[in-house]
Amino acid sequence: MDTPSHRRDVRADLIAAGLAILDERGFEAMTLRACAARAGVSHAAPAHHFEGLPGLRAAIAAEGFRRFTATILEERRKAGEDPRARLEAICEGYLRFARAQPGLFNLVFNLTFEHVSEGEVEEAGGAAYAVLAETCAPFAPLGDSEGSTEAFVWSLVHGRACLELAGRFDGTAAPPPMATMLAGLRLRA
Amino acid sequence: MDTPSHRRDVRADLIAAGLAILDERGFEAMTLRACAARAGVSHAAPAHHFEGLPGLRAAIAAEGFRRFTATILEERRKAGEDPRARLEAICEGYLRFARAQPGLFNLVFNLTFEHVSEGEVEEAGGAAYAVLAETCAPFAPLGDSEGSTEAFVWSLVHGRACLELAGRFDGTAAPPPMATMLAGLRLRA
DNA sequence: CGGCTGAAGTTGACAGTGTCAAGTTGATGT
DNA sequence: ACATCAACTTGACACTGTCAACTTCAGCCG
Repeated sequence: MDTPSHRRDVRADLIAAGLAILDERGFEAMTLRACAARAGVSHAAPAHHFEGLPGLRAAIAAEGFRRFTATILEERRKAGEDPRARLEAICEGYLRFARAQPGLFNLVFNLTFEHVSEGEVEEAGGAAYAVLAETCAPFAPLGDSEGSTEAFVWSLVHGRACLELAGRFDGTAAPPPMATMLAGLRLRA
Repeated sequence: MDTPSHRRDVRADLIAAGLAILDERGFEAMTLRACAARAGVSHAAPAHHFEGLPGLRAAIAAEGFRRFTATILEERRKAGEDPRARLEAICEGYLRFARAQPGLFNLVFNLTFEHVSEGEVEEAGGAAYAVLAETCAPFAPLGDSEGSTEAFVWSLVHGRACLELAGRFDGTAAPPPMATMLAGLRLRA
């Protein structure tokens, strides 16, 4: 017997449903009605929790960001104390997250959320960015501007992930490992 | 009086319609029916030229790649003969293309085209990649593997473009200029 | 305890979408 | 003139997002 919908967290169930559908069937299959059906509610139930499909996507993106942040924190923890090893570890974690869950990855990193309050996404994104900034802190900035190292590393690993997911590296020389591409970074004096 | 549909190139008209809609109204507004209406044909006409919506998207992506290639060739030409200036010029052209036409940019670079023959997209993509590879040829490879420089540069500029378009740099330190991020590249001996 | 209120579901409808099937039209070849 | 074929058209169907109106249940107040 299904739990009556008023006795449970429908919002959380819809987000969980969206994550499952993204993982199993990809971005285009993640529709409002598919999420509602998977969560066991009517097609109009999401309207009470989200600002339409864009709102649901934003909520899923925020959750995805949180999961991503947990992933790269764990990778960094396992890498020990060497700053370069830690930075390489979060980059590898980034790539692994993208490969394991391409649909969620695109939702988290490549969609804009116009006309929707992005507070939750921005907050989750800020937490992920803080991890990156902390991990880059031991390195000298590029061109003497603060924040440049993390922008550089993030651009590099994100581009690497997107192009790979889209199959744009197919038929070209395989990109070198992240360690090689990061080799030019110098530690602070 | 409209040109009868049998007297003109419906395929090309549909692609042009798709490009216009992407530019004016964005990715989600670019539907089969919107393209057909804009091209002045019935909603089922595209089925005779493309393998459904994915096929139309792939054809538009191929055309977008060609336009992109023309853009960066022209930027490189204008930059003169200095290898570093030329590389920076195509990276700036990349960013400008992305900012000017985000919908087309995402279609060209970030979508996969499963279940659709990608020959045209791959061919067009190969031409763009060849320009990048030529422009990187004067630089020493990273970690001694051929093809590494262009993979590095492409990852960097593509990530930079995607994160900016998605608004993920908002609230963070602005990324440094491409010239700064590419400064670590060394010319071949 | 009964009534009221509000949150949060539901059902149903509508417009837009992608795709498919069947019919139509016009050009081409014999 | 007739047959054939390519390429369009019309119409239908299932799925989609969104909206409106209704229903249900929990909580509050008198």
